[in-house]
Amino acid sequence: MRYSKLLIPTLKEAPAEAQVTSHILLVRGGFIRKVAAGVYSLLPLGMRVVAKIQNILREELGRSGAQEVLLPMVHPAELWQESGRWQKYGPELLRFKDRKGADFAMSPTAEEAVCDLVRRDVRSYRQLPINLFQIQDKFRDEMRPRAGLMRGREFIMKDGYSFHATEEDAKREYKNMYDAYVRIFKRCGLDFRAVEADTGAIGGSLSHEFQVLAESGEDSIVACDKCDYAANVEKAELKRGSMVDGPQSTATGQIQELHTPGKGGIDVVAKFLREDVKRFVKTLIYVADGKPVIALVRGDRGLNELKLKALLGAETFELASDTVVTQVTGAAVGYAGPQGRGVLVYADLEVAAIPSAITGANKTDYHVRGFNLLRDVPDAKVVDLRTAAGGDPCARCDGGSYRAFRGIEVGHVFFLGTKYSEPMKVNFLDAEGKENAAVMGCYGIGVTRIAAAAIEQHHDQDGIKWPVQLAPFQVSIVTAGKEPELAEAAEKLERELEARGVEVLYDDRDERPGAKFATLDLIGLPRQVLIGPKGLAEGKVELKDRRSGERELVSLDAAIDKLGGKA
RNA sequence: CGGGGCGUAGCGCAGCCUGGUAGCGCGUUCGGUUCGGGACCGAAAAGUCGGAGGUUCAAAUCCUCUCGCCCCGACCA
Repeated sequence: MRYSKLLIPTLKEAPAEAQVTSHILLVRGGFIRKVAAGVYSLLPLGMRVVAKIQNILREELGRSGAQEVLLPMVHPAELWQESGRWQKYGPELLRFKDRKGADFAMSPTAEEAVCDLVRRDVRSYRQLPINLFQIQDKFRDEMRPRAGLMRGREFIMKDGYSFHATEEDAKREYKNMYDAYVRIFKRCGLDFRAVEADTGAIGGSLSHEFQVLAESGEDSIVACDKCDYAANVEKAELKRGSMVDGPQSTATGQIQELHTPGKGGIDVVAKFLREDVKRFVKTLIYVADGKPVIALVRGDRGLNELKLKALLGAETFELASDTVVTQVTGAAVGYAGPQGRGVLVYADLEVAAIPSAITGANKTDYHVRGFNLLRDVPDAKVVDLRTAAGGDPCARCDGGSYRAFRGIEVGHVFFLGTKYSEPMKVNFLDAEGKENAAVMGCYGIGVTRIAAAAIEQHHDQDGIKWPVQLAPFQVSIVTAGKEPELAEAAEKLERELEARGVEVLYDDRDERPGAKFATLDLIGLPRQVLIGPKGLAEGKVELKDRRSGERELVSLDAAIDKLGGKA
């Protein structure tokens, strides 16, 4: 393929709106262009990368026995009303009316649609199990799309759904998909971890996320350095034992007020008072089913909202608004304390272990020193509330401890049970002639997000360093000079490699060599062939590996063999 | 949705405070020179200054409203 025939609008400067590496490089390299917030067009190079990912998905899923279908993107409201999600899903579900005024939604996920498909035609356990997947544009009206393809509103997703006669069989398939996902992400050249995860709004009881390790990731995960336990921090367990029965301190001093004008927030106050944040008690106010609740964690810790939510058994659960906080504490935000508020108080185990803590005074511009949980809030419920962090002992083994990572979620597998099949009446007759709801699993992969994640892991100052399997072309050819022999050699190489099934991009632009080198490094093709007059005089061309930077001089025929052999 | 920031040529930005001829770099077009790591010289095309309203003799600039975009948080998965 000739460079001059493709639309590859590269940019020297990064667009102002892009902050994240993958976003900048995708735009600069001419892979994508923005159309609206979180909505992008894929240009030829971007489309090629996506096609590579899709091919890997199709091959591996096919190998695992899943069948490809294509469900509609536009779903009638009735389907979502049937599952109850028309009410539950919230504004992230883009809704609209057709000309007759009937309600529809753009599909953010397709449990309803696939259930509707399967229930019509699957009647017997003899037709099960069945595993259907599709690769399709999805739309989620995110409050805050960001970082290009990492978190768009419209994005390409592979979503799969399996139906089973028994729970055992669904779990068998879960494992089957899990294994397929491992193969897929390996083939994509990604450094990833499968982690235990919360099941969130989709529901169900068993779930793993596939997280690509990258600093720019939105998720926090912990992984044991000794055993293979790894989990999203939302889900990560803390080791039972030490803290549960741990030290409950007795008070060592009286409460005394501290004047901390304009110093809201733990870090600011800690700095102001020159005290360790570990001696602080963080007071968080939540609203659970309409009633305020106070949650306490140590100053340096995060609250695991899922733990508290589960503990309360609350339907709705959210961080209180500033107005509610002010109401509850009688002070400005930043000065909340747990004392004497007549509100249910849940304290983390670690909070009970601090003999003399610093916390908010429930009085604007004041904190208190000498706070002791057991003395000062005797009816507080002391429980495990905090988020796991790096350095914590592993909950699943002896002697291991957690290491913390940032991750980009590129895949997610769920065991769903009958959460959707029951309300959607996906029923079948079993061997005894009894009607049962099918047991389901669902499996997602963010196709466009994989492209972004791959760049986050593989780039340098000059641009992208695509893993061969995802690269839009495997080989690029550049000539340095105007001599006709150079172009002849380049064309021969192009012809020979393409005949061997290698995807080649021959940069035939009338540009200076430096400009061509720079763009090819930017778009990140893994192998470059540089044909220059000096080398060619001796019948040699230069091979450059984009990822390692290694170069070698070989004959034209050797180049053909070398690059053509591993297509 | 809360907080912060930005909308001026395809892209990156200056001009706005202190109202008066719309400017720079990159890119693009034409001509010439150059040719192994984003060349140089010369000429040129290209902008409803996000939109609406207001103040004013006069608005990119001041005021009001509005739309869009980015970042942090919350939300979501």
